[in-house]
Amino acid sequence: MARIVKAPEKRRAEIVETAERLFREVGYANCSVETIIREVGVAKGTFYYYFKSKPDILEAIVDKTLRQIVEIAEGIADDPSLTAMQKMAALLGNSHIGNDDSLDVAEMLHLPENRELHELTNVQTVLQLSPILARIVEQGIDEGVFEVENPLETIQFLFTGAQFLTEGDMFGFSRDELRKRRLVTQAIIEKTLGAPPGSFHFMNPGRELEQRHAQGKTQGSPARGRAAPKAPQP
Amino acid sequence: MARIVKAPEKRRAEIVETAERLFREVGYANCSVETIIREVGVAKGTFYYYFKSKPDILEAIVDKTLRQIVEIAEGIADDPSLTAMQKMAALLGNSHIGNDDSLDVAEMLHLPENRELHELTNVQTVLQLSPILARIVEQGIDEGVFEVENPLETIQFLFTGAQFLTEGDMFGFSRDELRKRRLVTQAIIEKTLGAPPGSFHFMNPGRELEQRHAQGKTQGSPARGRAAPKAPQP
DNA sequence: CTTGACTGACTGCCGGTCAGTCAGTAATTG
DNA sequence: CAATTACTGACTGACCGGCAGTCAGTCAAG
Repeated sequence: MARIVKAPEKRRAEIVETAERLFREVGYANCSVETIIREVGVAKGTFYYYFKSKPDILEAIVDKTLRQIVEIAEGIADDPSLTAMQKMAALLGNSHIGNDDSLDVAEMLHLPENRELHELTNVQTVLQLSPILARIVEQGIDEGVFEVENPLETIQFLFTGAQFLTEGDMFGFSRDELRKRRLVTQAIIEKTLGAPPGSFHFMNPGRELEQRHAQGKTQGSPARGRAAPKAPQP
Repeated sequence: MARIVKAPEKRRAEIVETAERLFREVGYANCSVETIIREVGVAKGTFYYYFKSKPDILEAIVDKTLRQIVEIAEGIADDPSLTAMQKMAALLGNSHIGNDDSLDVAEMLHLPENRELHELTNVQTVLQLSPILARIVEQGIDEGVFEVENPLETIQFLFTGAQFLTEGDMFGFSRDELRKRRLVTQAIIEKTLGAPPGSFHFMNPGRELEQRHAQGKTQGSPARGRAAPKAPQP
């Protein structure tokens, strides 16, 4: 094949971007290294010249995505003109009017096949965003809107619950089940952070009025996927 | 090889048990179907006679484990002689004196390689145990020790946070970081369920005294694993 | 004789390796 | 300055070992 030499950063970026697209289109496990290099137009060896393994490029993709998110988050967290609540709204609100960047987190293709991508992203999101949110919480304590003992650990817990329960499709909830869980998540966050009830309404846009009406016992879906056959298939 | 015919249930159980042991010893991904059948002493075809795929047997293992846990949990939940708090202690307490069965959940080998096993187990544990815990919470509400709006969804959130944050080694926390997070988890649960502070002390045995001293800002570990190389390896 | 448990050679794919090739560039020389 | 050489780091692709999954066929038991 024609031998085309490019600047290493270009090549690397090329491969990462293609891989990211393909992973989201067909899933991580369903996308072989072969597929990636065919699409980029390089040899197998080139891939392994830039990445030490297939999981390695997955990590690179997650890192890249998270670097963008963390940057945005830090910009908001460091803004001295905003109150803690305003910062929370900016970071956790679903309504990013002009700024589509942070939507990427939620917008990841919800292929069930993308367990690997989702899990890694979830873990890293919690780990890297929590310190930033914790600082905002501390500002909120100073401002008198929050009251918590251990901001970092508390945020980590809340973030983990929210992220794994309602993002990434791990539990296979229906749209309605998700809606309800997001509502309850909001209530728990407010209670735990000692914030006024309803103050995190931005997490569930357009639902400010029904905060207290979310009663009744919805059943969670039972085990997802096909039931394990108890007897051998004849 | 000698052809030995066994009762299907026996065979199936044999394969499941061997696979379970091997998965815990060497990890799911590192254990090929070859390894399993060699250990059991059957042919490849026999494996695929009982299970349609490798993920399928993983699901069977998780199902089996969870059936045991759910059974125990239901036994406790249905016991009319216990208060809600006693049931909570029995289910969530780490001190299972004579009964080693439920230890299995926590005792799963903490191989980092066992992501697949851990994730599936975590999800199913939350999904299947939450309804049972929710019933206990409702009993607790009647008894006046709890106060919550949406027991099921609340429990699911709390359970998810606790399970994913502190079990399964996903975040790579150190022993100390884990200890602290378990303490905070306890506090959050109490606050969220409207239970008296310290009433869930059984979650952190031997630490009843330091409930309020867990101050100071521990840093979470940064991104786990090797840093993604920004430049190619020369 | 029928059925259902069981066999194991075989297929196809995939992640990963490596010895070697080639492009671009710096150093050397006429 | 142009031509030649030496060098290095980007790049290649045939190849390897291993693995999940298939299937035509064998055998035991009722």
